[in-house]
Amino acid sequence: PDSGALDALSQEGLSEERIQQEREAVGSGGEAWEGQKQREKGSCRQLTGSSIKKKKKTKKKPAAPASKDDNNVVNEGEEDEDDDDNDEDDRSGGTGAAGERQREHPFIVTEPGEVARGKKNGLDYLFHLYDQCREFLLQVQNLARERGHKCPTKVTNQVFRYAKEAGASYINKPKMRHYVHCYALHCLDEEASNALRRAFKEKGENVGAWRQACYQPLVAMSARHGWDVDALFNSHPRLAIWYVPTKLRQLCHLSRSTAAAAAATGSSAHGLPAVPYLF
Amino acid sequence: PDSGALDALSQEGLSEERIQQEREAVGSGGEAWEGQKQREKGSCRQLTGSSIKKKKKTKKKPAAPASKDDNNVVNEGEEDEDDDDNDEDDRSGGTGAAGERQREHPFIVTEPGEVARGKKNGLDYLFHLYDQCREFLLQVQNLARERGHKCPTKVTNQVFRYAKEAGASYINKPKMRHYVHCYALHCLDEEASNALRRAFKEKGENVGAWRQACYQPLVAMSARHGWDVDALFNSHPRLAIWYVPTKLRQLCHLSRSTAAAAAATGSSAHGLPAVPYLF
DNA sequence: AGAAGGACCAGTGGTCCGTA
DNA sequence: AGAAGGACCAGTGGTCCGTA
Repeated sequence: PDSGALDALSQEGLSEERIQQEREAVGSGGEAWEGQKQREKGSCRQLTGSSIKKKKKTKKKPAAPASKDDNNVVNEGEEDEDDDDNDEDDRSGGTGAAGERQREHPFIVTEPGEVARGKKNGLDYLFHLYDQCREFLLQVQNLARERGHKCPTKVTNQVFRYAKEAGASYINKPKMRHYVHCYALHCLDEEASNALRRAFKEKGENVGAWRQACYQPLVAMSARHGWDVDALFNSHPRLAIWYVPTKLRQLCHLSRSTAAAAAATGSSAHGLPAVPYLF
Repeated sequence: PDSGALDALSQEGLSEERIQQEREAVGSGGEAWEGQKQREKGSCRQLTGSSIKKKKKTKKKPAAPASKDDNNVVNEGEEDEDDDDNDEDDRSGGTGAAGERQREHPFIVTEPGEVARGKKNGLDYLFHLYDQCREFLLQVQNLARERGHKCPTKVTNQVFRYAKEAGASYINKPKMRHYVHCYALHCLDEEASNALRRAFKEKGENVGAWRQACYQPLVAMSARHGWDVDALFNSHPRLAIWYVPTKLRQLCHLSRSTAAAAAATGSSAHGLPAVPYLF
């Protein structure tokens, strides 16, 4: 009694046509983000036509001798110069002509609203990437629901793959995972996040140092959530779609243990857990 | 600023001692379930001492010539006959002496409360296995929280591994996944589930036929949840820890499409979605 | 034949480390 | 040196199919 319609349905096999559909469903990526945050000039189009804004070509250095990685480079021959800006050199990512640079510019510590100069990207752009991933997740979720597939609640490999297929080649898993906790602070306490950015910029610290410094305020916040980082992440809708980074989870756990030990010894003189030597 | 305590913590390396702890943390399994459901005579002990009730030995057939599978057989030499029952032959699972039978008795369709006779297991026992898995999950969750690891919300491979380490060798993933939707019906509409069991027993149907028949009422229920099976599963706490089976998800999806098509054609004469030919 | 479950497999979460 | 990300790897979800 299980055959017929049911079995046919089990073999839905739409692997390839599906990818093409998806490819057409999403709009342009980081390229569109020229430093002017909040403009939202159409990044991440919703499930409509096939008008993907393709990257413009630039004339950067021809780079290393044609290596094995060259097949990573996007080189579809689409040209449209209808855009509002021709300043190639200080754009966020910048994909070049045939077989050229693929890496994004490194991040530098910028103040809120500040546009990074030179071949650098600023932190507003970094956080924008997280919002873009969220858009991609929403689209993946919509497709999954339409098709009766299981529906991801987090930014999974599938979402990163989808982003890449949609042309957002500047989004990748290692990068996004690396800075999740920085984005978390930005979501959960924008004031504190902004202050930290200003302080680290002023001190001339590099991105790595700023990134490290983002842990501490989050551990303190988790303490106020009973050291439950998962609950903390879930308390913010844009953050809840990201996996809690292992290191942050460990720090919160260690902080809890330490606070408990201190409380047992009676050595805690303050109201809030004081484990500053961890940082 | 990231070294010291933090790095030490990254290397927690407690892989082996951990397994031993876990092994001691859980009580006996299906063996304890002799047909008398609801007695709860101590199956699944909580995180206390090391008093695991080991299986008693029986004298079954020496089975096939020592094959490659023989290393699957539980043969720890522990003997304790302090139990309340010596009826070896109609117990639920029954693990034998050194290198003997390993498979559980097959299920038969039983009425609620009915004990299976002969080398068979009844459906109350089947559902009891799901409750046992839930206990194992709860223990895995507690351990994860204590250790600051990420905490599973579903019955994962880790939980099945834990159950096996705890001596519940009669629990395995393929079996549990196979009957999840039957358990779902039992949770969500015990009356309907009981009626179905009685009907299929009376008709002399086998387990496979009963299992197939469990889909339809669930699809109907999902329709009342807007065909959202995930929501349906999540509406019941004991069910929410189980992944929605692929086939049930597909059936609900197909049912929705069919109902939508029927509605568009105006061909639906009844209030509820009628796609009986699917079954 | 009907059924239980070992064992496999494609794709995951996680992040290292060769690269620029 | 500091940083971006290809690519690897252990363990996952899912279930087939050799077994009894």
